[in-house]
Amino acid sequence: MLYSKYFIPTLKETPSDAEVISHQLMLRAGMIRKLSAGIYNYLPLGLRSIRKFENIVREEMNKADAIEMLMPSVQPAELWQESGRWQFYGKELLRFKDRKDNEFCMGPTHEEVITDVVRREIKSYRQMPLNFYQIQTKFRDEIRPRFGLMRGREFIMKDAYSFDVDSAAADLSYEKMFNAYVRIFERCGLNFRAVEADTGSIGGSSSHEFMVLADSGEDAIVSCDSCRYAANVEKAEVRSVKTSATFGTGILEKRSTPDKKSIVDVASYLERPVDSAIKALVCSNGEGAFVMALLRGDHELNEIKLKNAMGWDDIRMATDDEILTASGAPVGFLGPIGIKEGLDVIADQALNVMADCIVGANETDMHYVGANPGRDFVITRTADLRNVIAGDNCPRCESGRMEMWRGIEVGHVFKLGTKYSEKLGATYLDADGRENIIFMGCYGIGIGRTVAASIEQNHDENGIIFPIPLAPFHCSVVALNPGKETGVLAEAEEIYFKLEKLGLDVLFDDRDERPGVKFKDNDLIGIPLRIVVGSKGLAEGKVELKNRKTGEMQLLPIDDAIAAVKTIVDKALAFE
RNA sequence: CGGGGAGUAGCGCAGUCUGGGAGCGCACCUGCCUUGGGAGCAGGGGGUCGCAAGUUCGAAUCUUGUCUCCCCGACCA
Repeated sequence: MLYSKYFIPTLKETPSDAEVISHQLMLRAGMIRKLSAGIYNYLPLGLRSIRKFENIVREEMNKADAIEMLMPSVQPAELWQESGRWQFYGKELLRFKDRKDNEFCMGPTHEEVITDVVRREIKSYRQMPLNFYQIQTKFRDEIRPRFGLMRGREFIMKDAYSFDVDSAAADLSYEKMFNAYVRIFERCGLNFRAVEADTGSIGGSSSHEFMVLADSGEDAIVSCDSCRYAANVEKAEVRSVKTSATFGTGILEKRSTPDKKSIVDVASYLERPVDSAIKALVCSNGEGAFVMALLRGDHELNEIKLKNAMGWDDIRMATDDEILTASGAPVGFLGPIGIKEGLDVIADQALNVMADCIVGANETDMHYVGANPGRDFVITRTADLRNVIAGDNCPRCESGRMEMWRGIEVGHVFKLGTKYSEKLGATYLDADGRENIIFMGCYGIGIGRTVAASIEQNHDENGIIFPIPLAPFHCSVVALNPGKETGVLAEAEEIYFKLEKLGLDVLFDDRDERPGVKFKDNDLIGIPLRIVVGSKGLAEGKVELKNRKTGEMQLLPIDDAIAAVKTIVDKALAFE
């Protein structure tokens, strides 16, 4: 590609509305431009990277026996009403009507559509296992789109759907996809973790998220430093705590704690450690049900765990008014002793071994000390309710400790079971001629988000440092002063042709610009390898090869430089 | 949806408090000059000051309404 005939509108200054580094750099490098909130144009350079990643995904999906197809982005409401998600999905689903007043939506995902295809076409156990995938533009009307391609409303996604005769067969399909995902992200040279995850609104029995590690990531994840256990903090289990056999010996005593509402303030005022205090929180399912959750003072409530423990569809913190009505106590001094009848008390398992604790006394400016669970108050139920914190013991192995990371969710695999096939009536006949429900799995990869995540993980103060498999071009050839030094331009062009002939993607910077401008642009757009052709080097038959990532620079004879580029690229692309 | 901030040239911003000339840097165009890390000089083009109504002799500036965007939160494969 000739730079002078291509289109790479780079920016010197950072647009003010870009917050994270990948968003800033993608704008500056001329990869994307915003059209509207969460909606972007993919400019030529950005599209090249996206296509590179799509093709890696495509290769690995094909290798894993998934079959490519393409579904519509506009979907009829009837299908969503059948699955029940027309109601459930909420405002994130962009709905509209056609000229005949029929209702449609922009597809945020395609479980309904693919299940409709399968229920029409698949009749026999002989036709499975089956896995369809597509790479397609989705639309989700996010409450708050942000971070450029990281959380857009319109975005490109690879989604795959597996269909199996039973749960065991579905597990195999799931494993196949899981392994394909590992290969995909390894091939891109990304630092990532596969973690256990909550299934959220998609539903199903279990799932893993693929997280690219980055400080700017929106998700907190934990992993064991000893075994393979890793999970999203939303889901991460805390090692179970056995109940201690004896109570504490403290005497229950009411103390005045004027204006001390936070756990930290109360504990320090009473001169006791924070981890001897119990915090009480009231949550609601939004439909009139309330529960009081008890946690050790230094622990944090995991709302998803509480929601799942209660079997609720939704959860939120109760408002001050609701707390007063439900518990009869003022916020800041809540406790389980003498709580209003009918309000269930669920405790985190950490309370199993707590003794002589501080608890709220349910009246303004008062707390108890010396309180003991079981002796001084009743706990309806105990469960794992708190967020894992760094340094916790691993729930799976004996010696491991938990480490915390931040991650960008680039892929998610779900075991769906029969949730959709049952609602939409996707069935098959088994060998005995009996009708059975098909078992499904679904598997997503955010294409644009992965490219953004790779930039988040690979950049420096000069710009992007693309891993070779995702780079829009493998290599650039920069001709210095092509306007004057015609010999330079001709020689550079020769090198460019030779590299292209070797099957490499080459950007030939033939622009009549000053060298500094070219170097800055080449660095900014992240081309991994750069050959500089100048008259001085050429006098000795040499050119300069620079590695964007390492900064390493070598003066080499022309053919050696070409061979070196070929070797480096081949090595980076090889995977087995 | 709650809280905060911002809309002035393609980008980054000043001007708004205290009403009267629409400006600066970068980018762009022309010429000269320069050529190994975003050069220099000279000249030039480009903006209904988000939109609408109001106050005023006069509004980027004051008032009201409205739209959009960004940040924090809630929410979310």
